[in-house]
Amino acid sequence: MKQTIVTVEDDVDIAQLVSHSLANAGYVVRRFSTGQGVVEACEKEPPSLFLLDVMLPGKSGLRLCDEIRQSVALATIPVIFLTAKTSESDRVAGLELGGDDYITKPFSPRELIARIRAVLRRFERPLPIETLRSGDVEIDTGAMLVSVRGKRITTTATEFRLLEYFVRHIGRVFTRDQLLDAVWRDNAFVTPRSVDVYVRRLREKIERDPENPDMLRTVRGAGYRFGEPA
Amino acid sequence: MKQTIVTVEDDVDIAQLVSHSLANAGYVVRRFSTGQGVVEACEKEPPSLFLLDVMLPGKSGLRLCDEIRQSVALATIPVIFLTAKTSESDRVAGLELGGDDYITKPFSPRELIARIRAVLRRFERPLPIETLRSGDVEIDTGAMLVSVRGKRITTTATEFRLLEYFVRHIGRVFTRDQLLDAVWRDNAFVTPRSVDVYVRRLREKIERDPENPDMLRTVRGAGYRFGEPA
DNA sequence: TCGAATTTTAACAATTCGTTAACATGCGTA
DNA sequence: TACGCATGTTAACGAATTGTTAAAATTCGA
Repeated sequence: MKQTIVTVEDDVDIAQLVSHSLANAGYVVRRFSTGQGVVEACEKEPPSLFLLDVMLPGKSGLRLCDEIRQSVALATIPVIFLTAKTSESDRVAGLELGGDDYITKPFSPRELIARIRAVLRRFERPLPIETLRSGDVEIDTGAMLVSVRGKRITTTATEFRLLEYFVRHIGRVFTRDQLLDAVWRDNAFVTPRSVDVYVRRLREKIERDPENPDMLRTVRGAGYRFGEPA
Repeated sequence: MKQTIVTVEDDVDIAQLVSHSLANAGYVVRRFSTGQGVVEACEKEPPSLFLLDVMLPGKSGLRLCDEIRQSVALATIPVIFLTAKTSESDRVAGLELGGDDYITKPFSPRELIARIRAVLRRFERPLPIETLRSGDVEIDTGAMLVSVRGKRITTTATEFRLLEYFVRHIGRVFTRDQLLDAVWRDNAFVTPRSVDVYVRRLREKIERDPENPDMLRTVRGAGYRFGEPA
């Protein structure tokens, strides 16, 4: 569930302040003090946002941003620049290289967080709002409501996301790990067994006979499948 | 539906910066580098706002604004001037010719967006006066009046906007961030927790039993929802 | 039919999330 | 200037959710 933010900042004090603020706001922070190797290090696990100092020893933030935009894995990730300069030419250069916002020092932690939230929000893709139906189950993704055989049932947030995922992919078998990736927002520390538990909880809510599941089937040695095989 | 902004600016860097910022803020941008043919090109599809550089080769921004005001199709569309000059006489000249605001270079993307929003808000056609009803709640958007179960209640401005938003989107779940975006005018520095507080205040005014809300429901792990879907 | 592998299940612990009251700050107006 | 109302923040508290564990049950191949 937690989003990761990569900071590249050579000034230790500022880096400290920033990473502290971000951690406080619930973000996971990865710190770099130079632009060296940032792109390579991030390509495997892309962060949600880059926070780049414009003035960096060696490779400037602007050039780093350029590199990020060249990387297939990272090109769509938002970038915010941090800078002490306020001259117009810098602003222009920053945004032209693909920055999405610009924060000038000194800034307050509060402002920093607000700007980051605003940018992240802009980039977040809302799931389409629709009514999904499959057999006995009907899901309203906008209202977060589920009905089974015409009767409204209540689900927790995670149960809902899992069920929605299944209903959006009827007939496909998913391994526990795939489900963790898709449904759990930060799957880093969650055991695959937890999926079993959630499957069980869902069955109790949607199956006629939870002991003999009809819709949410076990595929032994592989994982789970919702609905008929494709 | 996105609003269109027409920019007329000869400096390529600035035009680039501006159009990037506007696009980021969700506006559609049409760029012109001179005043030639702007009016003609816009009459078929009037934009929501003009952003004019005062100093333009050939036809000055002031003259262009004048033309805009002569055009029946465009006369009521707001105009913001962009200029490097800061002298008072220019300001006066710009506003006298029908400009609605004035931004001096250098400016930050943020400031630009904020000013544009402010002007658009001022020009926004007054919302149609209507009576919205949902269950026990009746809202008169023209008079900013709310009745619950036939009884008039008083709300503060923010409470009203929040309630109106909920009533206009019955049955939808909104996250705190979405509500901040939609209801708080300048959400830059407001904590998502504030939404909780306003929800609580609204509940005290509209629910029979504020401790067991019936209309304005919590959706744990997601946000809030007003009313039930059909 | 035995046994290993896998899944199910219930109980438990940890953590997150929402509520709420009290407080701080701002803003307009008397 | 002082007052009152509107707005926003904070922190503690309790409750619901989430994830783990281990034992029991099931499945399937040999």
